[in-house]
Amino acid sequence: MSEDFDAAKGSAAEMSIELHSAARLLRRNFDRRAKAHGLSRSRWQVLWHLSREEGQKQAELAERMDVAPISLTRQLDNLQREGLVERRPDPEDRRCFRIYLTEAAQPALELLRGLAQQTRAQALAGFSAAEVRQLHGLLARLRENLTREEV
Amino acid sequence: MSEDFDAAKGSAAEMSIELHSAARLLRRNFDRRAKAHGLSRSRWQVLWHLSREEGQKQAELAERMDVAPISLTRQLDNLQREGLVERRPDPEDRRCFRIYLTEAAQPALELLRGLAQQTRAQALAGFSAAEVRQLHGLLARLRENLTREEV
DNA sequence: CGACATTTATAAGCATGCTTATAATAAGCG
DNA sequence: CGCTTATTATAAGCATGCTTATAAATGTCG
Repeated sequence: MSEDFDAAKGSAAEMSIELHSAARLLRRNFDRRAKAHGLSRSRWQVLWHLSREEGQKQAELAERMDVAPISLTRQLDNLQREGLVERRPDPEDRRCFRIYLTEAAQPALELLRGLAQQTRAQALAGFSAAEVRQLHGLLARLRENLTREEV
Repeated sequence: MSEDFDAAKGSAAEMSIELHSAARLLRRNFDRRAKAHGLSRSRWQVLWHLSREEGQKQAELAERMDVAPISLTRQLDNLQREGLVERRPDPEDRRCFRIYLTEAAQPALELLRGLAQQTRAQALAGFSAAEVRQLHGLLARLRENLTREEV
């Protein structure tokens, strides 16, 4: 374990940079495709998360998106102004809203799912299904490690 | 190949989100550690890339960092103001500057290398050396795919 | 040489995310 | 009940990165 650790020790910086580079390139690629349609990756992520479960509170949704609640607020402001989402008051807690998709969001979601598919196809070109699963699993564990609060 | 592709098709969105989440968590984790010292991850990345090769032109450095040249400009402005880097005029091309680290950058680099090591240790806790290499390799291939211009 | 294109760095303005601070409501507890 | 604390959403302001536009220097080619 300590041996393994030392073995890869030199790549502390590389790993961080590699991951960030990959994320940045992914975002750029997707945004380039989405720009023509006026929707960005960040806003699409909100819709996508909502499509998995509507009616969440903003705080819950932010938690699942690994984003600060305030960051979500502005995205929702914009999406609501464009009629893609609704904020409905919670009947039991007057502090919070429940977030729902509107009908208008469905075509946008469909479109953006297609763009995501294209970006993914390019990003993972030449990857076997096993390798995709591997990457997915490794990233999930990495996230898990970083989500835990302990320093 | 088409079979492999279909096999993982459902995770087009998940993969993108997984990767971005991981990158964001990594940045947050590092920044939390670095905040006390007044240096952020982005600025440290500039120093780190420079430490591998000084005297690059801004355009070259930006290219290697997968960042737009203009994004680097502001980082260099700040780092220069704090005396961590120098812009020296290129004797053969009056358009460009060559970027160098100053003496003052060394302790900062040393410190930040340590912080990166801590973040990495937490992020990769429980990973074997083989898994770290795997992740590294997969990310490198992903970046390679996205760097190619073809749509 | 001289007009046009390319490259290098920068400026302006936008999008996104964060920290810190506020207001309203809810919950806990004497 | 009344006071204190926690939670929910938001506001203000900063950091970072991008697209598009500009200025200066260089390269290209008639």
